[in-house]
Amino acid sequence: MSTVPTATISRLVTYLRILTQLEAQGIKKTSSEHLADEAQVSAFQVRKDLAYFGRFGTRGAGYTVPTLRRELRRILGLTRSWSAAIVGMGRLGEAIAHYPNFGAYDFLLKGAFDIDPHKVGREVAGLTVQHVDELPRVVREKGIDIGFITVPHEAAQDAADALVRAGVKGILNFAPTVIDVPKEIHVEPVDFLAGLKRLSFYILNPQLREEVA
Amino acid sequence: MSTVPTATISRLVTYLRILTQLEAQGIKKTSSEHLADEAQVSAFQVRKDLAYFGRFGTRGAGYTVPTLRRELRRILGLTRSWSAAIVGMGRLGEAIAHYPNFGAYDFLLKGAFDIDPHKVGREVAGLTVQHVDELPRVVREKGIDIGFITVPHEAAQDAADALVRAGVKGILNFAPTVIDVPKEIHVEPVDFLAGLKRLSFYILNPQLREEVA
DNA sequence: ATATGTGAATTGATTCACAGCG
DNA sequence: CGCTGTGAATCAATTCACATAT
Repeated sequence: MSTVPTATISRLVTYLRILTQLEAQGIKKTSSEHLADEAQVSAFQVRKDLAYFGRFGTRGAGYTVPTLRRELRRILGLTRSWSAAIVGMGRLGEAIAHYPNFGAYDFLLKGAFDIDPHKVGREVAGLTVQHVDELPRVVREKGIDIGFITVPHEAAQDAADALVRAGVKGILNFAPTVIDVPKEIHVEPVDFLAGLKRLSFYILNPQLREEVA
Repeated sequence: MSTVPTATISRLVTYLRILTQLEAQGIKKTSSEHLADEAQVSAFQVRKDLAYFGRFGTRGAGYTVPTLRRELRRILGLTRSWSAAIVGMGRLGEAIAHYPNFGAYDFLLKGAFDIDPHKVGREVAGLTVQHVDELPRVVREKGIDIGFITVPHEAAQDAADALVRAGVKGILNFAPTVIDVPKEIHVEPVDFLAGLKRLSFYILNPQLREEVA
């Protein structure tokens, strides 16, 4: 268990999603082969990914949906709830803030911030937009763990600096920017422009494609 | 050049972004080391990534910013323009449709679609929302290459099927869903909920982190 | 009988060290 | 002399094959 591939974590998230659907459909049993089909990976891969964390199945029988789902939620840290704040209340920030069922995933949006005085004071998704200067206080008082960056490219590093100073533990970065943060802060990029450019490449070079992250 | 790692393509996109900034700042020369710093990778990695596609530098001197930028745009297929259509005109779809400077990247949004009759007919970002049934005609008439899926999870596979039937060549999938498409169609996932869950894992297991995709 | 769990083999990606060129 | 370009070496991830458990 000393080192787990990043790709494994991404796939665990996918398996969890599939198990959640299966559970909602009332299906009780599954197998590495079924999960592999749904996740578009090999059954070997599913078993190896799970093996990094333990043994969750029954030989000859497969996996019990609720059990495996519970284990994956525990592994991914989704049995507790996480508090988040969003920096950048333009259209993208608003869309993210309104994302339905945030709470259903145990992510609680507890703060919305911007530097633009015209945006400060507005109501968005039940939150009053505050100035970024308030970030350290709000992060402390509300116990915010995660920051979302939804500002334009030029402002992304400043937003990251502000979030790090305020004390968040991780950042979900929607800006098309490689941000520089202390190594103990984890950053997950969510960069749709980059995805669009990769798409351009792969449409023109279909033969050079193996697998998608 | 027979096979190029997916991660290389992602990094080329990053290098291009950095070069674009350098060019905007009027900087004419750079080096693998400088690019590596900005992109948070090693200089070896930069040179190896470029080597998959040719030789773009001058030994002893480094790279010429405008030249390397032009070459990367060519490699990634960004010297032509791409036409896109978006399926799902909820908040996320609207936010994406309004994304500033879409055109600046030579991506042209030429159609907006939904199945909800209440949304059909509305104006969004200069486009009239059309029913998904119109997709095949519009894709054909407007020469649309790329489809964006911004519908909820439950509708994602149907949206993908509609886009594939209409004849798009690639899909940018914002839904939290592994969609099933013919293998010649490339799909790029842009899944922020998955990013959020990975973040949860890495905040709880900081020791298990190596690199971020 | 059947499907998991896992060491070994293979494949792929990154790092290295230095040859090659300006 | 400096920095790129690249084969060789290392390191990591995936695939395989089968022993193992029910």
